[in-house]
Amino acid sequence: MMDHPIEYSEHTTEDWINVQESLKQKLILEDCFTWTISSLDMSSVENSRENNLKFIGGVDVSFLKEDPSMACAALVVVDAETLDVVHEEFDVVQLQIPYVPGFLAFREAPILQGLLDKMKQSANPFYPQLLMVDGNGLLHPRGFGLACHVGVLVDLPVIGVGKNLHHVDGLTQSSVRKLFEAKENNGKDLICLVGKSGRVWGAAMRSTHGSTKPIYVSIGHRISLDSSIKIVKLCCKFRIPEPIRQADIRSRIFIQQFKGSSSMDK
DNA sequence: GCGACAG
DNA sequence: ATCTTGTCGC
Repeated sequence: MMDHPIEYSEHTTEDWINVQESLKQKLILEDCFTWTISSLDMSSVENSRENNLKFIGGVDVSFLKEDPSMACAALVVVDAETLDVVHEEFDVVQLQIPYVPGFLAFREAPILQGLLDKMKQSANPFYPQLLMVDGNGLLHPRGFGLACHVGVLVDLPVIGVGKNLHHVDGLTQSSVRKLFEAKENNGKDLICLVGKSGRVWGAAMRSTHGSTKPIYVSIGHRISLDSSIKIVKLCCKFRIPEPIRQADIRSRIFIQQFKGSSSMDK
């Protein structure tokens, strides 16, 4: 009777894989949007300004050290040109699902989807045209990380940005580091992540001048890797692109204040 | 068998 | 993810 202690998680993991494979059928790996990027299309004609990308969303989730199941999700929207925050949205909930490598979306996607839905259903004028997610997209054991998962659920163009590499297809932090140091890549700040299978999983990017530690960019949904890279570069005042950085900062502040206020009114 | 393993 | 202050440098 004690011989199958992980039976439950084996079954849910199996189910989760099926869900990932199913949602993956809807994944779009090319540019699929109507807007343009003003900073790049200098050849624009008169009427192109209203078609420019205006609002970029960023999402992140923070936790309480005292209770790691308490999570605060933040969705911030920044002006694509100035990178100023024009809108913020929060939600604090108890997460029941644990973090399992390769299955992050089952823990974080529901609360993120909720924030997007809230803005959409209220017809908020700042509803983002593009979303940046704190986590990988294609760069994932089954090619369907959090950024893909959220992208399919909310049907928005999404870019995945990881702060650490999820080792896949022979790619490791040290192999990436070696590539950056290799002289054939003399001083490049962008390296294509090609696995031993030959598949392209994303790109490692030194997003600011002084930075040694790269960020990992991959397709989430409805956008190509090339476009993803261009947009991420436009958003990097610091190592972490501004939409995600602001979501990270603000979600931490929010959950701290939530902690304080909820214990005060006891 | 052992280690690795986004957040 | 989170624990954590000051500190070294541009």
